Amino acid sequence: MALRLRQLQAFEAVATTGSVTRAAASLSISQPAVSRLLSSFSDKIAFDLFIRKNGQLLPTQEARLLLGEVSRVLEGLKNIEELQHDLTERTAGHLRIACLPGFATSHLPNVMIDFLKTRPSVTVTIEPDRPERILDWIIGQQYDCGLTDIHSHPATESRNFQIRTVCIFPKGHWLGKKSAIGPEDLVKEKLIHTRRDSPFFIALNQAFIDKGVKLPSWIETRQFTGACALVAKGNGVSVVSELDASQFSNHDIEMRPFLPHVPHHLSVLRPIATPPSLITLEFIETFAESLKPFVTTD
Amino acid sequence: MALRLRQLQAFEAVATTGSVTRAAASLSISQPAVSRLLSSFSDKIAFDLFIRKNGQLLPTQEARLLLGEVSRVLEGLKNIEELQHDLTERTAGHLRIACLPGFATSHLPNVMIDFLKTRPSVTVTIEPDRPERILDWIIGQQYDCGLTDIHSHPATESRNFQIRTVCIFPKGHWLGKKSAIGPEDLVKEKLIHTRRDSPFFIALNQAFIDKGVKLPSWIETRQFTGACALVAKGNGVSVVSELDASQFSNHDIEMRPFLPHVPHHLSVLRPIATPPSLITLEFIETFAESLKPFVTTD
DNA sequence: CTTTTTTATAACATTGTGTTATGTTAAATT
DNA sequence: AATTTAACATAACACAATGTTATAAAAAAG
Repeated sequence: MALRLRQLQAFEAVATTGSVTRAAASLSISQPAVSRLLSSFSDKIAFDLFIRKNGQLLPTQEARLLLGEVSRVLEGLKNIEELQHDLTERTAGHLRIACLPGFATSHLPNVMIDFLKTRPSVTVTIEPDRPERILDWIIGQQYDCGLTDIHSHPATESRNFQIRTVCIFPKGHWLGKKSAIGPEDLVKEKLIHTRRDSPFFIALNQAFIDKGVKLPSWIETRQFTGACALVAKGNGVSVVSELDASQFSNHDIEMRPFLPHVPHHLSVLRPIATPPSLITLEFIETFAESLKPFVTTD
Repeated sequence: MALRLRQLQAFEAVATTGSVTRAAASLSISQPAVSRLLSSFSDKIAFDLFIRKNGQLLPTQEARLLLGEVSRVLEGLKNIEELQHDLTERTAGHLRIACLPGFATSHLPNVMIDFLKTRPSVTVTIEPDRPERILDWIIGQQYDCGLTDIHSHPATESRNFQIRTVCIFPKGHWLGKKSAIGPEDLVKEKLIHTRRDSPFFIALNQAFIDKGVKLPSWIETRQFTGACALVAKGNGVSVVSELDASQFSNHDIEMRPFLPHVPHHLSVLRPIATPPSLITLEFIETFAESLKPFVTTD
């Protein structure tokens, strides 16, 4: 006959309340039920658990020794119930997110704050890194999801988004007079852009080539946020995702649509080898929702 | 519906074995039993526990989070079973012993070592103190048992012993020629003895008075062990319990029976207010057994 | 010594936990 | 592609655990 949970609970209740009747009340069951649980527990172990002492049930020394262990187990059980509740309410869990450095400082924090507001027990790890390493991390299942440039890999499931891009320039710049900006408008400007080997630069450069003008390269930066910061300082113009541009809208920059449209592709990746946790799925959903205002269907 | 222990066990077994069938085998129950335990557990919580992955059941991230807690609880449960077993086998528990300082350094350690050898989980507190305080401690239930001079008190249950006493003297002393020693043999000696108000001194003194000789008082010491040590240093003789004398038998002392016999009374006390733990009773029994070679039935 | 409170026991209903038999589904084999 | 096989789920049942109420016994209180 194995140890029964109920017996332990009854034992603890009697020990703490000092009476079978009160123990029954604290467990919200009838007194005979506790009486029998206790006696069956007492049968199993070979020593007495309690002695009567002026109307109180006092645990014997052996019982006191057991009590410590028993309480610890019951405490752990309560923890399980709490955790299980948190898990079903999707308020607990841990999210490990790998992302491009640009996200870590602009859009992601805003999304995260809203996401965590309704999930007080959720903890998050955000690791910014280069796109290649993010892919590696996702494949290696080091992270639950990755926010990165467009990628596709058999070991990952990706959800892709096309983000609208805009031309940004310092407040008061002559480009402000135009309602939309094209490559030919920028030939005399100093253009801040991403790395020449990045997919977005290649696509943007193609737009200039298509118009028969040369892309006026000035500064090369890894991230859109870097470009935004430089533009805000008052020098040069850039074409960046509207997502990043909007983060800087309260700074000294203005934005106009860039035509032809050169969308910025980004992906939310997750490992395909292990099933995603609900919290991960929920986060991806939340994140996708947050991108909606910036997504183009071109 | 509360968490059931069996469900947790099934959950852990499935998680560790990666299959319902193997889990059933590890729990020594049928496969359908595990199947139902798992599904009932799955019903209770609102998320999936496992997903099939090339023939293996992989825990979801939520399940992995739960698993840690669950294992800890089951581990604790195993501890309880072990402890309970140890307690029923009297190999666990805690003993608080108050004793005269003499015991703490001579006889008691030897008894204790043997006692603990077969009871690996038993812990012991030994507190040496004066007889009066030992009685107080026992009455106040600060200790499980006390080893002290003869006492009787309504709040204690005492087990009394009469210990044989012997005359001890330095090796090579002329008393060694005699096979037994009486008061009249000691009139020219320097006697080391216990306090004048101690019951043993009073009884010993009476033996001298009965023979019409004066007790040759030299040094007064609180304990027999102190007397033994002094005699071993080469000066004086003493009449001490054979128990203490035998502890010094490897030193430079010799012993002879002292006649008339003046037994040393000692008691093992325990509080009567609380029931003794089984380990306490066992210890008292063991201790009584250890005294047998030294007990007289006079 | 009675009265009251507390605990134990009895009889029974419900639920949990085990069984075997059998159906389903997915992978492996022919 | 059809068949076999292995793993799992489901069904039907037995029995033990756990709850109930009613009532007796024992302790504590007056």
